[in-house]
Amino acid sequence: MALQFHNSLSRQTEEFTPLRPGQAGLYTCGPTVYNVAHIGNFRAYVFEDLLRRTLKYCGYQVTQVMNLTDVDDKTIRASRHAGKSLAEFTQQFKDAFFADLQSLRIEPAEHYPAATEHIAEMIELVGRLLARGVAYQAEDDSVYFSIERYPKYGCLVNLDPAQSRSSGRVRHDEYAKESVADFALWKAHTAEDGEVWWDSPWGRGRPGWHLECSAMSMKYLGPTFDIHTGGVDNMFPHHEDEIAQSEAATGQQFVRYWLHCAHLIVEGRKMSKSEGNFFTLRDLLGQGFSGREIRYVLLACHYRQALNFTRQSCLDARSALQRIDDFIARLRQTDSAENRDGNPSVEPEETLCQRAKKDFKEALEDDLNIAEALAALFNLVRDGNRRLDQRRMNGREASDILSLLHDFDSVLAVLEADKGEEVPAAIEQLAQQRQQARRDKDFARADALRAELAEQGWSVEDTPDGPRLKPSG
RNA sequence: GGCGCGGUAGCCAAGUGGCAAGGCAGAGGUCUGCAAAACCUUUAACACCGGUUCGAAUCCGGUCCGCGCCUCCA
Repeated sequence: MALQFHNSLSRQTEEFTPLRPGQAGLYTCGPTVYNVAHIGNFRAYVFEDLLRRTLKYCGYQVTQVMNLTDVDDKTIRASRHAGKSLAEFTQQFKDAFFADLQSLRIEPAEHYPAATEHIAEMIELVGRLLARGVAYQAEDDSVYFSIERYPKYGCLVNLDPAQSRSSGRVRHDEYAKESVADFALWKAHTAEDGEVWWDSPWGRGRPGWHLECSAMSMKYLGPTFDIHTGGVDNMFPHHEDEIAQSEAATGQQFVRYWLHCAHLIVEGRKMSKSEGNFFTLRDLLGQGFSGREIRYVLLACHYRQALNFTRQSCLDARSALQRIDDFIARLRQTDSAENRDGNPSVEPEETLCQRAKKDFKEALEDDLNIAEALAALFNLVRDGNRRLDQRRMNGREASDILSLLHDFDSVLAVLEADKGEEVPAAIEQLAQQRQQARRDKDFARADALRAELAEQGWSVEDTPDGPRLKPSG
């Protein structure tokens, strides 16, 4: 089966054929660095990570670009409020963002261009749009893109202005524009911008928000590239405007496949600060959830489906991961055992592994059908456990399954425990003392040691393979 | 009002014309100094009403319910 994606542009699932064979150019809308990103933001970044890893899994060489929006209304307003320079203010949130990406095991992109470092490219793009006659400088000195002079406007979201109703978000201070629908390419400097401005042929000012994505994506990926992603809320106006200004400037198709992920809601309601259901990744880590548990929750829901993020879903993820962890531990035990060549299974494990791998890959190729991919993984876990129970697996077979799980994990990145989940040496020692007491049939001492472990926040479980320690609570 | 998405077991969630995946929770069993865990097995579902078809969760029409967007929110 060939790799296929649901293209927002055509609203159909299409086979993915890259511009250059074997290579995939990917532009993923990144954060506006005016605060710490919330869990809804990370839903999008985890989706993009799954996309990136799937492309690589399917043999593509990926060039991913993720922008950092470090100049816009919000960053300027917030930095002035904080009494810091724009650069100093945004830096802390850039740092926080990259730390969070690491917690969620999101693979780094090839490029993280910041808007403030690409002002020249944006100015150049505005110049081309003016030269082409689709932009104009208004009385307020700002430069706007004219929707009227670009007939193709609206190809992504299919909006009929006559039928539209204002959502109340339209700003009423933009009288300078020829038409309400026109959007800013270059915003003339105002008092509220403070120290933030750059010189341009149209005077001091700063770039409009949409412009950075066009300028930077084309710089790193070329005038036409394969895939552009973002949240559904970015389809309009952001992506619509990107298409307009990019294609008007180059006369070429901008993006070939648009992929948009649905929103995340929390406990069934839209996440918002006023509802009190607003979470950052740090909040969740502080509640005792690990990065990979959160990653699993964000990953396990198909990207075009609204994700209902709940405390229960985090606990479910923990249990599901525990099931895989336990299976891996059993396989390692078998792999390291002496029966490397003994006890062959009745049927060759090739069948088991081959089927799992085929199901897993085909699921991902089908527009990132993660639910099917995880089903393939869990079927392997169940079938493998059954064989282990029946003593129908030798070390070589266990080793093959471990390799396959490792292969799956190049896409999922949830199978290895986080560092914080490791057991401290002192706790390990107590558990071993208890194990010795059990061997000596000194159960009173064993129970006392168990109580002591509990006091230190660890529970101990006696499995056929020896004691297992888990943080309690 | 316009554009779009969705309603599958207690919960989450695949499947889009032919015996309804998977995860969590529940139940039974195995194992076990005790406890717990783990593993195996297993219960249970297609919003409603019509239509097309040999056959519909899947296609078509309608109804009800929920959600998103409609100018700078992933």
